[in-house]
Amino acid sequence: MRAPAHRQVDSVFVALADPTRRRVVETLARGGTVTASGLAAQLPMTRQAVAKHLSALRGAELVSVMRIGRETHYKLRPQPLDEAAHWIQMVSAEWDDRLEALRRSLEKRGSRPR
Amino acid sequence: MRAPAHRQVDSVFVALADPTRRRVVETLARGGTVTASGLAAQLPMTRQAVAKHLSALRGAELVSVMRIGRETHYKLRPQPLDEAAHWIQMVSAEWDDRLEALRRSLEKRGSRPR
DNA sequence: CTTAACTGCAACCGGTCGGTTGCGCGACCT
DNA sequence: AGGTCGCGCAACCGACCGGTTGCAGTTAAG
Repeated sequence: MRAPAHRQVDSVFVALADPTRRRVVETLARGGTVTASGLAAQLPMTRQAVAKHLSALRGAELVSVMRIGRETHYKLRPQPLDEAAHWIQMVSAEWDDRLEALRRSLEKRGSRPR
Repeated sequence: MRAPAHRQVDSVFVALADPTRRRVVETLARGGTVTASGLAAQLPMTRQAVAKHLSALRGAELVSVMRIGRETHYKLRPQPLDEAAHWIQMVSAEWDDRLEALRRSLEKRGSRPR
């Protein structure tokens, strides 16, 4: 069912690796939708540059596209974010388990009276 | 205070954007420490390539370095992972708040009779 | 002491990335 | 109708990235 999770987490992390893209995601999380031209007016770059970033976010399925007349509106689609968070949570959990096991083994050892 | 969180989250996401680096982090979460040569023996690349990746992880402060004799051991340092997870959680939370506000406004409107 | 193991540093190479410019097309407005 | 607004596509450019090779330095082992 959701076997291709690993393929997806890669594109998500790659998408989030760019500060501009993260800023767009932050904006999208607060507001509703955004167009390439509208964003470019607020950012120090060209409309096409923004369009490329939005295309990358779309590639990671982090945004959904909705064309209205001659405007293309982008909306946040936060599900892939959860997958990235899930990866981090998995790694952290394994680390914590490891620490816990170490702590228990030390405790056992310490309780053994020489 | 932890003001420089924004500067740090960038290097963390950049570090996690590479699949090899994520794989190393996963390994490090399970095991204890790792050396560049030891990792290179398990990966389809040169020792120096692995060393570069480890250096990148070190730049993101995702690993701590400990030199023992002629070997350099790398250990996971999961704190920056929490910062990345925190960023995602923040974005998701704002999105959820937005949805909740929309839901409430719709409900209010719908509950108003006539 | 000589040799082998493990490392770091620097140079180099092809490919991708972020950004720009330029063009053409559809949609909206008088 | 004609003009212009927003968009997508393609080409181009400099910079960075992932990877390699080669070399020099330090530590362990013979």
